[in-house]
Amino acid sequence: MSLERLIGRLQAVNDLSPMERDQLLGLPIKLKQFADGEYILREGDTATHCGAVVSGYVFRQKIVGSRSQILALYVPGDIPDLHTLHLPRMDHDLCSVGPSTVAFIPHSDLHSLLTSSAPLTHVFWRDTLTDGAVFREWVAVLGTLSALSRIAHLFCELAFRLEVVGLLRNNSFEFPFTQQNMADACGLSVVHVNRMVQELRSRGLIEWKKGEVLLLNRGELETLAEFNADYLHIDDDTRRI
Amino acid sequence: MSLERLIGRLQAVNDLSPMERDQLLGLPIKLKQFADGEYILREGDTATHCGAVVSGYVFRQKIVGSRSQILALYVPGDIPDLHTLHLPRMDHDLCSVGPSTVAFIPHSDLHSLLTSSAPLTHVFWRDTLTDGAVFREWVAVLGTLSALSRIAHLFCELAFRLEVVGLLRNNSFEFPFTQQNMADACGLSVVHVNRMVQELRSRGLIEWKKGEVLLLNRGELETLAEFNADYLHIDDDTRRI
DNA sequence: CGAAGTTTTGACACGGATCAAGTGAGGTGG
DNA sequence: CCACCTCACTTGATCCGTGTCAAAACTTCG
Repeated sequence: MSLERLIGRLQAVNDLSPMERDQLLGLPIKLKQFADGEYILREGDTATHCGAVVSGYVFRQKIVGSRSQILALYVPGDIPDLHTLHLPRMDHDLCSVGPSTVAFIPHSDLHSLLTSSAPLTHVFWRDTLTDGAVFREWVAVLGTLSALSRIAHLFCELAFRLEVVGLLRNNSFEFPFTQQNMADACGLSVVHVNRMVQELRSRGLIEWKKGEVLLLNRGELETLAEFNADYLHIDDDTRRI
Repeated sequence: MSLERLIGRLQAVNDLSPMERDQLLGLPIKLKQFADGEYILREGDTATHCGAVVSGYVFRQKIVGSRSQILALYVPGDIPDLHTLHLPRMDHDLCSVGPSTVAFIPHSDLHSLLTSSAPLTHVFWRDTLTDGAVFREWVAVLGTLSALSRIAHLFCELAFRLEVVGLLRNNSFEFPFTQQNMADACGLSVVHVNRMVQELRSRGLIEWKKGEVLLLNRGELETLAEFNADYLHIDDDTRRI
């Protein structure tokens, strides 16, 4: 099923009832494939659907002056545009990295589901809140960390989030991003990203070839990145409101 | 009334019914004063109330290694810890700048109000979403802008948000922050903030003395800051779900 | 096989950090 | 009411992390 990663991830922190799971599975979805670099939504668009990532990676991007800044990365199970349910006008772009599949759900169906289910409303609200927590963490990363630590942090966060949805195998994961993408995410130049990635390699912390990253020493990498997964709110007590 | 700024701000984008306004005004609140630098919540705390800022300024702060990063600023009418309704464990600090007054509402009362009112649920959900949009903007600011532009951006955003709640008079507003605070917000050193503030002064863009800032040329300041208020989602069509 | 994009390397420039010291203003106590 | 203390602001000198520019090596794909 297309939404199984989404449901698994929501269930990891939310204690969904079988009925709620069925309600989610009953949502009408339209699957769509995107090619590398293809836009899912652009700044200024008014969204009428929300899209759950089924496979591949997706990122949010904002153009500031002549530069582009990647605001956040999304993995299967995420709904990168869930916020459009209440703020339909996009203030940034949503873009695919590598090929991806997205399951679109009309706002109207989501609205009626949420109107009928207060618990699911809280589940989705909570989901947008952890999304916000990730942005806060990224503000802290860009405001305080060195280039090397920023890049390490990106790897740590991605590994952690992929692990939650079962896409991390032996600390290794698919990574279709270019060094230019990483530069845009970390607020650095490509040249410097390249040197820092080499530094991580030579310290024996990562391997990265052909779109696949392997974290060789996650503990040390997390120390270097000042990474603490609390902000992802995965281990908070599973709650039922 | 303590919540009037909050209600005014919510109303500016949400079209509250008289009943909903009364429901908000009926919430039990406990006013509390905070002194300069006093903590409202600390990282690790589990919140049991949400606090609406009644007067003064408040900021979120995260300690990363030996540095402190200010994540966001809040003005009267904001509820900086609204997210604790669903993520009660704080992953950062909440702190007063200058003296402030906060109106605390127990989570339990908010939960029962929201359970009984789907429209108000959406109003508050939406509010946390624009909060998230501000973090995204700040990611873009830190990732792409020069020191001078970052500082300009901070002034622009603050002026805009204060205007919404009627606290901007002739482009002038109270500003109890130190240059160290600005350095923590912009990811810069105090020394450099000082030089950049002087640069803004000498360009005739701002005046700043005794806790009061005056924007002399908002248009030019916004150009310099690449500031575009769309991300604050104030002018989106007023909506009723 | 050629073309285009990505990664890598080197040389150099610059924005902003750091260190250190001095100035000024508000607050307190004698 | 003045002397002092503290904290914020200011200034100058120097250093370093990262950006910029340019070109080469490698990869991928048509």
